[in-house]
Amino acid sequence: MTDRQAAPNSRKAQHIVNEVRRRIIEREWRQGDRIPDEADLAVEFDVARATVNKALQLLADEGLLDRRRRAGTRVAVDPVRKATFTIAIVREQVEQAGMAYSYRVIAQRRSPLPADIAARLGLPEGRTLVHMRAVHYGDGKPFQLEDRWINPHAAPELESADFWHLNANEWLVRNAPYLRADLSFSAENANRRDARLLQTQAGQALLVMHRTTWNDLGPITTVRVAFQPGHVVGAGNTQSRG
Amino acid sequence: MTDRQAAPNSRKAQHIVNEVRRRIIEREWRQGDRIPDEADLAVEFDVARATVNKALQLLADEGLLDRRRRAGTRVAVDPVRKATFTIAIVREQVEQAGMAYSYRVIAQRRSPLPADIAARLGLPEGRTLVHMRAVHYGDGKPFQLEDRWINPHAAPELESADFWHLNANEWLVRNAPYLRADLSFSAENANRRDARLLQTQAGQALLVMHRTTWNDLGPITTVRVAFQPGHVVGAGNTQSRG
DNA sequence: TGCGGAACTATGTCTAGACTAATCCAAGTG
DNA sequence: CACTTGGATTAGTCTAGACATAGTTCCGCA
Repeated sequence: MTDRQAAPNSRKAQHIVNEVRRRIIEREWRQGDRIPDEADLAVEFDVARATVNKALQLLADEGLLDRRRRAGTRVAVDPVRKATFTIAIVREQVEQAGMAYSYRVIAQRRSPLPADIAARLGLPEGRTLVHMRAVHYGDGKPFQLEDRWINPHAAPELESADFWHLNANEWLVRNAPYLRADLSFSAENANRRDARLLQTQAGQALLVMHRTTWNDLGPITTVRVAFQPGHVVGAGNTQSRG
Repeated sequence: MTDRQAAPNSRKAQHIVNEVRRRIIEREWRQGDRIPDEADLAVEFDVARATVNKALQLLADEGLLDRRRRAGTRVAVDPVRKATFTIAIVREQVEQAGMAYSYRVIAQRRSPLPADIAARLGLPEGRTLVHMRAVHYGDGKPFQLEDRWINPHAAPELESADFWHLNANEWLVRNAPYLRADLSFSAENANRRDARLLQTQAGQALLVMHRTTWNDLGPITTVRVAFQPGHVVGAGNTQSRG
């Protein structure tokens, strides 16, 4: 009964992860220290080496450990600060905040690519793509402003889609799986249009997100999202599975 | 000879990851479709089930697949958009840009916690912590401004008497391992002090990062980093090991 | 008809053993 | 002394088989 091994089967790897993390946090193993090799730990925890391997790989992915063949595993000197964050679908985000979601397309037309957007997409300037601007609202108040370019060549079914009535955001998520994505954040002073559409004043600092996706046929879409003033995006810990 | 299995041993799981991803991108398997179960795929790829399991778990972590016991694996309807970004150490970031790094501590002293910071840390308002402000420079130009609060109680092994004389940065290095971290981005108009220290004008939109870390003893530190105007932080794809 | 439980099935996790591959290290060579 | 070569060590990956667990489905009973 004193034996509260907690998880007799299932979850041994997680137990090892926790225990190793504890030893690092509590300085039993200090930064730069070599830790016992997989075989030793397997004996200590009474598990198969593969289980130890799984646990340590997870910690290495998190940046807590440095692993090298022959050299062994050591506690990372500069624990890399990683964070993962998930981009929620706007509607869910708004509804989760208990607000009523609505969406308005401001403009949609085919236009030649300006230079800066062309550079993002890696397409020649002047090429004609679909350009649309839309605002997402929560309880009638502007939540975010979206300025998007879509490349129909990368999404064949797109020609038939009518973004005046469909939410482009959601259509793309569901119908255009991507292979690679670029994402970045920056801050910009609201220009006149931003200010008007977000119902704020020109000059207001806005958090801006740029996102571009590609599949095997080329760039799919690039979007500039300007959030309402004061918006905060948060990222969680670097926890994968577990 | 037509057999260009590429990776005869080592890397079979990765091969499966790539192949499954390809089938999804090319719509062989569409959103919501049930895909063959692990046993079948193991036969198809001529590997052990554990190998298929590893591959599919990775894709599920990325959000491309939804897996449930008994119900099987299906292509996610709303591929979750995840991104991981790594916060580089400032010095490395600056030097990688080919600039000379320097660093100046503007102020370091003990101060009572203001309400907003106390809330971040989960400590009572008015508690005395170490407060420091510093600027990081690249080639003499301000790169980022750092406003940090440090909780010495999170480092038990340090005599509190010693602590007050320690360089705060050094202290942080010694206390790097943390259990949990919070990270967020927002945009703020530069106030007078921001503007002065970053050599820009008040009102300029600044990208601001807040970061707080905890270990088992409580909050370690919280920091507000204001980046130079125009700074962009980028996040990579959701690729784990590969 | 409705409900509880039994049977089933696909994934989750682990094991013991094998082989591979990256390195570090030391010994030998020019 | 620098360079090459071979051996030893440690992580990386895979396999075949086993059992655990969570859902689904369906059947019998009230």
